[in-house]
Amino acid sequence: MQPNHKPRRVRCMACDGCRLLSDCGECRECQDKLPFGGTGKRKKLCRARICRRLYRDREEEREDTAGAYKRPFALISGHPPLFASSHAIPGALMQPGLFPAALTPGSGGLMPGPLPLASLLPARVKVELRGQLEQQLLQVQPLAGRALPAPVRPRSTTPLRPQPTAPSAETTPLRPQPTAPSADEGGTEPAAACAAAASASGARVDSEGDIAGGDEALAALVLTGLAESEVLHSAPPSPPEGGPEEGGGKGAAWLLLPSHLPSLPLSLSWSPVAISLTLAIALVAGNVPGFGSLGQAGAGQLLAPKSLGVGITLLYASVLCRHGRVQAARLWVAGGVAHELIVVILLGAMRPQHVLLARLTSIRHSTPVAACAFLAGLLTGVQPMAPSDVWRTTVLLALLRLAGLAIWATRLGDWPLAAGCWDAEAHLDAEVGGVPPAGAPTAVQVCASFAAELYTDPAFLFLVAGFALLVVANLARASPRFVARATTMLVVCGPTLRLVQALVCSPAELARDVDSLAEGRLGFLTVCVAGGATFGVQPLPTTRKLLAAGYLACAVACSTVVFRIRTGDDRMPSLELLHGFLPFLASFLAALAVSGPTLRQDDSSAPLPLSPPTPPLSAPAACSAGALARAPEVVRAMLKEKAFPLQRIWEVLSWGPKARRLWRQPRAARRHGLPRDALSGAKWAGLPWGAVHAARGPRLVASHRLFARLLAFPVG
DNA sequence: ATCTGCGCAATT
DNA sequence: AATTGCGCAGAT
Repeated sequence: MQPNHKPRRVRCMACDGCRLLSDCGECRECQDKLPFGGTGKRKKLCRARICRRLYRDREEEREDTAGAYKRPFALISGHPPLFASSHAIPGALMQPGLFPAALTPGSGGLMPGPLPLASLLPARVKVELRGQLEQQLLQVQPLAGRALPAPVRPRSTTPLRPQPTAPSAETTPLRPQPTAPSADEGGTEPAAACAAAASASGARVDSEGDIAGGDEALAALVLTGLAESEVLHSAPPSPPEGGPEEGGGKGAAWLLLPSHLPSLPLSLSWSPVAISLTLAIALVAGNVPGFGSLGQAGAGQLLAPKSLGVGITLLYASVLCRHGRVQAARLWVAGGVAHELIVVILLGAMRPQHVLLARLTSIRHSTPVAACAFLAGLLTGVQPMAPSDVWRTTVLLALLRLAGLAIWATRLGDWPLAAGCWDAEAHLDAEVGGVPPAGAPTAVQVCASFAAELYTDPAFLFLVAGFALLVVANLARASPRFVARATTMLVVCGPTLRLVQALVCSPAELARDVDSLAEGRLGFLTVCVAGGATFGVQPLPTTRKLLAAGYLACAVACSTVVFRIRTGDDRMPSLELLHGFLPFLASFLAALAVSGPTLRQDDSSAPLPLSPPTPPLSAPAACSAGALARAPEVVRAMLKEKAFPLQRIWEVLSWGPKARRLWRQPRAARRHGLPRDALSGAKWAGLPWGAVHAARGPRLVASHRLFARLLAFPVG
């Protein structure tokens, strides 16, 4: 043997394992050590303290030498399965957590054959068993090409086809264990399930023409194509019977998308921009080798993990493209209703049970997802809608969700599962400010962990509080400018806080953060896209928005690099960029490009069922003439030309004369006095809101002036 | 000088 | 394929 065959590598000293100070004393290596009464023959490091980075590097080396493709998406969602085949979780590392009877090693022996849906086990046990089962199921499915630690015993009689024998899921669901992250691998599947769900749903929408229309249908179509090519290749024999345009089996996404781009109607001319932008981002970033572990080969799997994100981005972008700010709000709601109809009800009726289970688990087992759903609900509240619309929508969504819930529960034969629909309840809760529905244990768990997340994560807390403030402001008919500036402040301060957090928190905390982020990346992505779209349509000077976005880019890049360095976890850059910043940027640019001319809130073209929102009572000018005068002619010109606005954006960025004029216009509008037409909403006269806000008006104006002065924004 | 534990060979 | 044993580099 050559002593210097290879340089001996050193530990990273930054990962969870390296940061652990003491041996666990329980693993096999520890038991062999002399201090623990062993013989000292093994001479191995405590399993809990194995360096993550060393381990990961070794994995990749092996894969490289074997000539196999890189593991598609598992690495981004979880560490290598260090302890996948044993239960050697050091007791010292077992966090007490919020799930007292979580998946302890002992419960592995209970692993049943078929799903004990109708068994007499207590609900909690059932839920746990199901969680284990699903995790294993999810582990086996996507990575079928790779050797996985858990052996697979195929089972043909049950709906669950792959049936591993050795339980390898030992983490508590909501709190990823630093040492035993193998369960994170399941995280990639929710994406698949969701994508499949969306695929089925998209097809449905398209065929039924339910929320018919160009862009939505297109987005659904794209979703369909993307999802077809993906993910549940081991998918059960009941396919979603693809949309009208079934590209033809695997890799359909590739064929579907380009072939549809040229045939788009002219009115959708902005959609290709959004589509190509988003796709390019996802594809390029996803395939750059140095971009973390996202690099993958094979067209079949190329888009799978990102299909949902792409679809969401497309949906928002296209919605915002065709319609302006107000219409976007209504369409947002319509999208929520459609989501309930399709994903919950149709999906619940169509998809095989194990897919339902997977989806359910993905919701229930990840705090961040629930939290982000909460944020999405808040975002809905931010939309400029009339209070009655908010309430009506809330009731409608609740009824729909109840129906879907009944379907799911019937098909799964288990009512406790209904608690998995907690995300929507959080959504509704955020909208109406009601109390969480009682009686659902998992809901309570999710709620508790959500609160814990709030407690431990200042940036998250800040964002939630900010969005809550925005909801209140919107429902209180505050000036759109107030909302806009508050949104800007969120956009600016959120990343800053996160950067500070990345600098001051301990690496262990950061690692936990990365884990939870990876687990809830879909929700994270949703919120980022929604936030980008919301911010993009705010009635602010384009320069301000671009500056804020630029600052966000810098802050995100910095914090990402800091995360990467301090945790030694190379998932971080790709996570943050692919699921955070780039979707934000895509939807932000799309919204920015089209939002200008529609600021006047023209009610003449209101084909949607929801009633038009009231103009803000407290600051009339901001809504009508001010906004009209402020409507950026730059953007208007862009729309007229139907060209990609890069040039215009550059012009604005470089402080051209147009931008400067645009900057001054609000002040000019104020000099010329405020028009009174904004209060003409006689249809709102009968509402208590009218009196309330008429009385509250001056104070709101004063407060938002103060706010604007603080932010050095032009005051209208 | 002593201890730890990486990397690889040997063994099961 | 997984486990065990151990030389020796590097840390203390």
